[in-house]
Amino acid sequence: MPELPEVETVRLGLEPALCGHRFVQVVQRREDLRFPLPDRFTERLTGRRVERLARRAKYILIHLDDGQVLVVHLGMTGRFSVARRATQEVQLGNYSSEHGGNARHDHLVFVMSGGAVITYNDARRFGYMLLIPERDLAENAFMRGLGVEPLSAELNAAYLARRAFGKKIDLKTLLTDQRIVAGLGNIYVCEALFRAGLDPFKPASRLATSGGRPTARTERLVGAIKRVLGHAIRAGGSTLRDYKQADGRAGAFQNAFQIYGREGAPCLKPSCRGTVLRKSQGGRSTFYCPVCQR
DNA sequence: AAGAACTCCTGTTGGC
DNA sequence: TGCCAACAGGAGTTCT
Repeated sequence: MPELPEVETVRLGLEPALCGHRFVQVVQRREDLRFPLPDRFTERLTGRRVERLARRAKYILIHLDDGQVLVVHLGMTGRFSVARRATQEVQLGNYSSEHGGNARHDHLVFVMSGGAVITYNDARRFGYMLLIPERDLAENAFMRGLGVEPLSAELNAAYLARRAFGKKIDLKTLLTDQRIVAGLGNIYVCEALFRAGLDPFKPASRLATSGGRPTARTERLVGAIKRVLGHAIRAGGSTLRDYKQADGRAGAFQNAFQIYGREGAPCLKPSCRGTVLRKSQGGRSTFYCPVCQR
């Protein structure tokens, strides 16, 4: 799925199409994505005006004028594409030429008062949408347990040391756990660990001293996480296979990967002679340099 | 109760 | 070319 930088890029792409505009028409092509879509979904959205778009972890939060929030998670393959209403007829007949996806996976279409036609396509349907009152957001089952935002001041070495203290799980598993740091996924954890020179397979407890205090490597890791996410957002995210920005353009950060997807290639650390390895960890690929990640 | 394994679904890729 | 297995950016649920 889109990780935090991709979700943030999608949010930014949707903003001009949605903000200040009303849902004129909502077409729902199936009952469920990963979970059933909200009851009376199209009725409840139609006529509502979008006040603002926010993001929490990998969720896009679309705040409506009736106090409800449309919460969207893109799963692995969810994507939005934005077109103008003038092209709607063409679109309805031939989406695939518009966004490169298969039209059979166009599950929702939102027609906005400002003229935008927004299509949600999701081949694997791991994505989901909720429509809940804003006041219930914090206690919602999906939001409740989320950890800190990695780009906020809440992610710092002291926090990470505290959460890692005594944990036997490996470093990479800790970082992809949304309850600890919310928004990281496989790619950016690989990248951050490489940049910080840390071994993904070592126990998470190494981020804390015996007294639960942060160490130099904890500081390094926090810095690497923030830098890699910031850089990726500025590049418009990474495009591997499914992810696209809302305007259909590819992101550019995949060109800045230093470790992800580079199995067999030489390590990019200036003085390192290592070769990038790929190992399965928790059922997904971890890319790392066994020489400089210790 | 932490941690591992399994699960949802479809598409793409690489090996033979 | 065809077929099949492995893999894909997530994460909730179930198990041990």
